Amino acid sequence: MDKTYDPHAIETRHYQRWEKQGYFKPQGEGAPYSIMIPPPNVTGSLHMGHGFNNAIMDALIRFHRMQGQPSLWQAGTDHAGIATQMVVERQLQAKGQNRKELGRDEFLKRVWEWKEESGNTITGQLRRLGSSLDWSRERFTMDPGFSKAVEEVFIRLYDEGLIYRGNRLVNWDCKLLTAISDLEVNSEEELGSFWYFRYPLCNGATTQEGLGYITIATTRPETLLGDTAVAVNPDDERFKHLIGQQVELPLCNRMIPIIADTYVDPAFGTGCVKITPAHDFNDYEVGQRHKLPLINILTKEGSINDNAPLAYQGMDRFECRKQLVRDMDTAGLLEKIEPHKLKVPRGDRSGVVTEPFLTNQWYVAIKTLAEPAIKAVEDGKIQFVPKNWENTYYSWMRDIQDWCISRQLWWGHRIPAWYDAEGKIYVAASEAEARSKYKLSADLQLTQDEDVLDTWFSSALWTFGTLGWPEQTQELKRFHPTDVLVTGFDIIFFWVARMIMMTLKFTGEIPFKTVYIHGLIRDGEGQKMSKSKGNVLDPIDLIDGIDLETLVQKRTSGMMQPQLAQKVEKATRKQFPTGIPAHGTDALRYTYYSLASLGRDINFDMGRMDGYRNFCNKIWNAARYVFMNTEEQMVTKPTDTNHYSRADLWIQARFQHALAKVNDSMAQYRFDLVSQAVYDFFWNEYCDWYLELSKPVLWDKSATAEQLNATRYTLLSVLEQSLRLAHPLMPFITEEIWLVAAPQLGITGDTIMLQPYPTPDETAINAEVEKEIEWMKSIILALRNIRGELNISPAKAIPAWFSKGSAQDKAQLASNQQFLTKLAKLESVTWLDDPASAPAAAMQLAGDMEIRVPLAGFVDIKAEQARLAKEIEKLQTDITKLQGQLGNDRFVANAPPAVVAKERERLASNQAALVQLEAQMKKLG
RNA sequence: GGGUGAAUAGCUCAGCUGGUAGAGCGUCGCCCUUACAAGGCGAAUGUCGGGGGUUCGAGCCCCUCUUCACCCA
Repeated sequence: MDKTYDPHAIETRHYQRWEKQGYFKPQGEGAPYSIMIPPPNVTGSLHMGHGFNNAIMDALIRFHRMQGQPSLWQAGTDHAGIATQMVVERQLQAKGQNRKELGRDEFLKRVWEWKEESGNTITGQLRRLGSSLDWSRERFTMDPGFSKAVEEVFIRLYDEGLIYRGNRLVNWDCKLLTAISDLEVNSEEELGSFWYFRYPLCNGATTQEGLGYITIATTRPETLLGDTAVAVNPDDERFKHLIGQQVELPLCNRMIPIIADTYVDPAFGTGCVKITPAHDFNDYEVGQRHKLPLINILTKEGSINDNAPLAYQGMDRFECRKQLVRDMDTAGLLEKIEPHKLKVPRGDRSGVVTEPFLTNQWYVAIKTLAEPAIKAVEDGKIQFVPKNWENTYYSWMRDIQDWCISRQLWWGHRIPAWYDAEGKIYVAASEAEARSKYKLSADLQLTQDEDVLDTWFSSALWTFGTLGWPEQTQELKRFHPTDVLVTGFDIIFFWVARMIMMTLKFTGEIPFKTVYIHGLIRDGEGQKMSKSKGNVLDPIDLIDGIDLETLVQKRTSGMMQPQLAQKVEKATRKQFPTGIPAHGTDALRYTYYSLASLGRDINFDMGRMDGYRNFCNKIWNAARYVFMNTEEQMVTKPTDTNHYSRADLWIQARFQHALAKVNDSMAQYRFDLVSQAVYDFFWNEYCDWYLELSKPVLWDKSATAEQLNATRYTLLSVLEQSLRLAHPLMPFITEEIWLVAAPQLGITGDTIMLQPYPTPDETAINAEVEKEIEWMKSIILALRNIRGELNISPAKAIPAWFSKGSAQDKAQLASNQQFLTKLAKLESVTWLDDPASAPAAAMQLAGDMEIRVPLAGFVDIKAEQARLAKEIEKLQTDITKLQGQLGNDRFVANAPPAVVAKERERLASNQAALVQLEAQMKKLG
């Protein structure tokens, strides 16, 4: 093995080999285990969220694969309708072209080309993460088979009346020129205005105050052009007498009625509300109730159309807003303007303000599908981890609205519907099928619907569509339902809920048994990572490292708001003065796991990643130490357990505890606890103690061949087991070392990833040995404390005197002498029957036993006095506290006897210790 | 307005059914001790957001307030 750990050198090599050998394919018999990857955008690139998400899935799949289960991790990508189309349109724009010019077929050709060109980026990046996805079965939401499933679902839902075409208000994106679903609209609070406009009353009507007008307040003045009524609350005494009267709609030369509707909140604004049924969801409802006309005043692009007065036609909606306010002001009808905070709806892709817009769209009647989906979770067939997300799911599902699934895009699954000249609808897989299905004459002219389906419509079929449905394939039988879905909370509605509904509907099965919901990956300060904040970390950069200039370049190029570039550059240079060093995939993954506690967002901490890179280095060097001591030797499993040292038995026992903790935490999806358990065991027990304890044995000239072999075997076999224990978390380093370790133990196999996961071994648990080694550690710790506090050089061997201990202490002292001598660097070990005879010394206690290091020639007495004083003070406060507690009768009466006894014991031992230390203090004084 | 989550060491986070507060990073000493200076050894560091309550005992349970984040209307 190389002397230094170089992650880059080993990672790509192993991954290629694994993939080439087909190790990622499900193999073996037994209970299958499966996970479907949340398909990333095919033309996208990997961000920290993907990194985290896939790290979790890879750990699960590797864990179960090693348990011997045929495990499928389905690979695939999503065509991501809007996102991808936008990218290609932007490319065209850069060349001065647009998609309309190109035409549909040519445009789609360009998108496919772009997909071919960039589609490998993200799959390549997933490979860099070590993701053991079955690439041989990779799917794409627009590949022919999957498209077949989409078609089938659409047709069946239509035939059942669960998909219908409706003319109603939708959220319209004026930039992308498509309808989008409620979920794709984000409403953020923004600072706007409340404009108060006067609408003159007709026919001489007046308000209670005798005014000839009423005042309405609006946040969207331009919609005035489409007003068809003014509404008041029927119980509002101020306006009761005006109901049924007319007002003149300013600037439009139209009369509109004053109507009564309980939708109006008398306490809000002026109590009079303008009603624009064609451009507001609430007004639409009011309009329906009162049979008001709908006047659409906007074009698809969001400018004013010919239904408005000539003066405004062709104006952009925001331009119109300004002009209209000016005109109202000129007309003396602008009463006042107030600043107002309001929620502004924006398209999540385009970022522009969406408009409620009256169009014909396709909808899924979702309520019927929702009911069984709710029940599946209620009945516990599907479980969310953590459980509280179930409430989020319920609250949305119980109030679910019909789903608008048509998009006015070109990139996506084209809707399998044809129209004749009269607009009659024929739904079938192809025009030919439509003709035969509906028995249409051959000369009837049919045209296909221009629209495509919402991307999420196809994603909803992911778990079964990838397995070959509608064919009843072997894979479908074997791997469906899947075991767990790993995803972020942000797509519970978009994806998780819809998958549950569609899968139940079409397979009669749940899509997955468990939904593991994780939080968002934020930066170290808890800020969302975003290009405009300039705090985005690229997982690949964390793996490979990146120099400062390249990082700055990357973060400041292509910004939406270039004026922020300077700020971003400054912050980047401050945070990473020397760039980001390479950490390797295993360290990155380990960081993800360590932060993966449930139910909260993850603040990605670079410091932790450094720590786990160091951990990898530690593993590497520990392995080197083991191999140095085993490579030239024949190591065999000892035939007699008596050949093992106490330390050998101890580490074997400790491994069992670590394994139990790992299995337990794994079952609860607590990857943070898994990583902690592995880290603690390997570093704090195996490296810090066991490797050191192996040295006195291996270096002991008088050790027998059997003893040497037993310790070498333990070094190797615990290392080998630890590698298997850690492999699901850190696939690369464990593979690299395992390939060296395994042959020495006579284990055959080309890869650790197909080896069995360690299984619990009751016989290795050994409470007696664990207690003894704990005892020994406490003595070493006491001696090291003296050494450290008194500044005795680590190079200096010191004599140690022991006294006042039990017979067992004395015996264990003798049997562990070689360990103590090495780890505490002792020059000699002496048992004093009469401690009073001891000369001035530093003293520590281990239980009752006194441990002394003579002061002469080592340190000044003052340092030892200070150290003692500190110890004594600590004991005294502890004793006072305990005395208070034990002096409380109610504590003694009510607390469990075991607790009381424990506290009594503590008090007694603290008191005894205090006496001993005070005596020592006096002696030094 | 409704809902969820969070507040623990300088920073990022653990803390299981209530029983002497932990880790990593950072900090301060001492060490290149033949696996590892990306290391070893030792040390310091917290009225567990505030206030009440229940209990023999509260970081944990109950009430209340404050701040932050997110979701929904």
